[in-house]
Formats: sequence, C-alpha cells, structure tokens
Amino acid sequence: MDETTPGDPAGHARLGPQHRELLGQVLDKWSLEVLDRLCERPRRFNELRKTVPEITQKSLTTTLRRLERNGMVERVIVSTRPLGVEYRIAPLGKTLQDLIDALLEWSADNLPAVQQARQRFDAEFGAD
Amino acid sequence: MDETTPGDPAGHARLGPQHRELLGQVLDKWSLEVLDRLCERPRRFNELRKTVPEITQKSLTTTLRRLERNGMVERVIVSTRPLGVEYRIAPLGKTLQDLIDALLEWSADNLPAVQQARQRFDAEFGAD
DNA sequence: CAGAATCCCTCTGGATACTG
DNA sequence: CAGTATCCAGAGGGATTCTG
Repeated sequence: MDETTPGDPAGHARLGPQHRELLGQVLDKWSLEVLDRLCERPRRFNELRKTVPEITQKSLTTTLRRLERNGMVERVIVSTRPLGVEYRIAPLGKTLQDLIDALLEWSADNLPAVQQARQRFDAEFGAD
Repeated sequence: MDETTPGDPAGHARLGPQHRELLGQVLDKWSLEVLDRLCERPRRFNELRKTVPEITQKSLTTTLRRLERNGMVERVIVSTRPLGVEYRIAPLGKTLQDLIDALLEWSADNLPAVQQARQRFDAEFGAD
C-alpha cells in the first residue's frame, strides 16, 4: 500500500504554510516571553514592559495584538482612574504553557553548549 | 533574602538577550521543519529541499549553516560520484527533538481554533 | 549535486513624538 | 496609563545566475 514513493524518501509529517505561519506568530522573538509572563498572572501594559526591559512599546503592542488575534491572550479594560488595560492568558494560550516552559528551560540548559559549538565553528570556518 | 523588589512584581524567570537569540535561531521559520526532518534520518541537501518544498536554496543553506554553527546538525561530506553532502542531527539537536515534535503537533491540533479566533477578532476589530 | 554570489524588495523593529 | 503615528535603517528572503 502507498506505493507512491518507494521507500517514502520524503517523510510524511509535513506541515503546511499555515502551520508555519501560526508557529511563526507564536514563537517569535517576544511572544514566548510575553506569554510566559502572562501565564504567571494577568498583567498591565507597563508592567509587561518592565518584565521584558528590552522590548519597545511598539513591539509590545504589536506582539500583544497578534497574540490577541490568535486567541492566545485576552485584553480586558479595567475602569480604574485614568485608564487600565489588563492582559491575561486565554484558554488557547494556556495550551502552550508547558511547551513554552520547556523551551525557556531548554534555552537556559543548553546555552553553554551552544556557545561552545559556536566557538568551535567560528574557529574552524570563521577564521579560515 | 532577595528583598530587592517588594512583592517581586516583575517575576523571576527572565531570560537574557542571549537566550532570546538562541531561541530565535532554533525556532525560526524553517529550522523547526529542517530539524524535524533530520531527526528522522540523515538527509542530503536536495532531499531536504523536496521535503520542504517552499524553501529556497538560499534559505535552506542559511538555515543549515546556522544550525550547524549552533551545534544542532552535522555536515558530513560523502565522497560519492559527483559530490555528496549529508546532514544529520547532532547530539545537541537531539535534545530538541521532543520539543519540536510537541510544537508541530500543537500547531496541527490548534490551528482550527486559532483560525476561529482570528475570524472573531477580524470581525470585531478588523471590520469596525 | 551542493552550493556561492548578486540584485532587490519587503517586512521587522528601533527611535521618537503625539494623544484619549 | 496605554497606546497610535511616523520615519527610517537593517535583516530576511525570493529569484536568478554562476561554479567546484
């Protein structure tokens, strides 16, 4: 059965462009950390900025909008004095929590090894 | 001890820019799929191209170089007829296998829900 | 076969200034 | 406080051409 490709050289688990786009929107530079922060507790805009110091206001806005559009976070208007907007993780976003956690942990665990690999590579090819 | 921030409003699990950079190089648009393919078995350059049809030669080269530099894949020259280069997953790359698997599965499982969320969002804000 | 090199263009993201 | 609006530089990525 399935004699289309002898030996199945191409594999079978291919993703479509849509999956790629989705992962791109969720795993991008800032989204991981923003989601991680919001998994802990709901947070306000400027609170988020402080927990991710190097993000600019514009990038944070963009990131939050995109995450909201994808159903990952919810934006709640809090009618306090001047204004108040609270971001909280949405159910769909929760499904990513463990994954994000594992990713952040992986990066912490393996950064040293990666740095060594880079040095080896640069020594061999970079300065050749 | 660690009375630096009363109530610890900023959380504690912050990542540095280096972690961010690392994740950016490993979770980028094409790396996930390339690593996934190489986890199955070693593959040749053009073989990889076929399993990820929409990637260009340039992007594949860039992706493979970066993954190699980060110690994720190994490049093996095979002295067959005209030329032969085989890419295989490196030990460091193996540590990502389960994570990548989970991510690809997550994207497949949740794409429909995300698409619905997008429609809701666009209906409410996009066409307002 | 497995790239390197080039051109070119889009898109991201930073800096800055302004508003409900 | 929580954004929106601009401007602008640089990286990413596509298409094409050339090579060991």
